Amino acid sequence: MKLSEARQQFISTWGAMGTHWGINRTMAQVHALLMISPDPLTQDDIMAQLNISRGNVNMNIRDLIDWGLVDRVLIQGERKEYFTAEKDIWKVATQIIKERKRRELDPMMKLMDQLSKVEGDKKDKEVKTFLETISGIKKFGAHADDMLGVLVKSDESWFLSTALKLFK
Amino acid sequence: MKLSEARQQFISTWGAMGTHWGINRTMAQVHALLMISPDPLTQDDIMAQLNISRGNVNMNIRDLIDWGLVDRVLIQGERKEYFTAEKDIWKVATQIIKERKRRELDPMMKLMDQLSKVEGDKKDKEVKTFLETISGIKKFGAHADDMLGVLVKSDESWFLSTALKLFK
DNA sequence: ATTATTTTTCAGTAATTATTGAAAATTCGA
DNA sequence: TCGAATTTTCAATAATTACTGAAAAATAAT
Repeated sequence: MKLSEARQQFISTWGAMGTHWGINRTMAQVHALLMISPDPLTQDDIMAQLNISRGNVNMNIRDLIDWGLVDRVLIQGERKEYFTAEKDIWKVATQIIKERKRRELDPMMKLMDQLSKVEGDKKDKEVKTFLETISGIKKFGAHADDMLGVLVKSDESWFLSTALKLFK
Repeated sequence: MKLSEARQQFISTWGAMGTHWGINRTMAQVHALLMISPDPLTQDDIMAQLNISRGNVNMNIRDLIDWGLVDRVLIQGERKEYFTAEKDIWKVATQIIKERKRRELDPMMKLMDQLSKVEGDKKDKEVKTFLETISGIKKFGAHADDMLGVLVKSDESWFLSTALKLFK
């Protein structure tokens, strides 16, 4: 398999994977492209390589920067902005986990706290089942929060060696 | 807050959360409804409670069954089918992890194996960066696979107590 | 075997989400 | 300060994804 073909395959699959994870296809493709690009790229490079419009590149790059997955790079004596992606997949993963926790887990847990204040007789099975579900989610969320916190703070080699020693 | 209002809130938020995770809103809502319902429901119950069509209920229920999150229940002397969801959130989570691993991680790793056979000079920086990215993903995937395997096989109390002891 | 009930399918349509491209804003060199 | 280069915005449109509802298929009671 030729490099150009392999790159296409990778970009396209990474994009499809994104859609299964609530990430838009193009954003995942831009990320994929930057991950396999040795040097930083401009918006025009990305437009050309992925065949997408300037506006599209711009918006998705901005989102990727918000997610902390892509950085602007200033190149000496160049007017244009260049972009580059973190290539260490462990860092990519922990960054995504950190963001998703902040954007999704934290607000969800806040809501669960509110919902657990629902009024009504706890002997009523409707109320009981509701409260049990909410409380299960709260407990689960608290544990997940703890574990993800440690995961994100630790570095790869420590985490994997310790965890795997334990789990094997 | 009244139970009816809290239920609505929960269903709606669980649905919105689904969309952030590549799950369609309605499927997540049906799941939410079943989780907080003490007794099994029929397709008509779900249609009524979520205001959606029969076809929609049918398709999403089927998907939920495929994911192993919902079961058909036969009720003595009833013609209609009833449906119920697993209410233990730990089991829900491990089931989802198991399925996503099978559907997404496994095929992705198979592809990485293929892509790592790309031809070309490893001194070429395009080739080099590509191969490094692929190999990073492969290593990461293998570790994730091991850990998720243990997570799924273990039961909640064992996993959480062991993991938290280690990580705190 | 006939009929009533229930489930499933799927073509058509609706709703949502993503993309374009051109205009506006910004940036920076001269 | 002006003007060219570059980035950003966003209304219009395209593409995708989800939903409906009625017809077909399946199921089971009589």
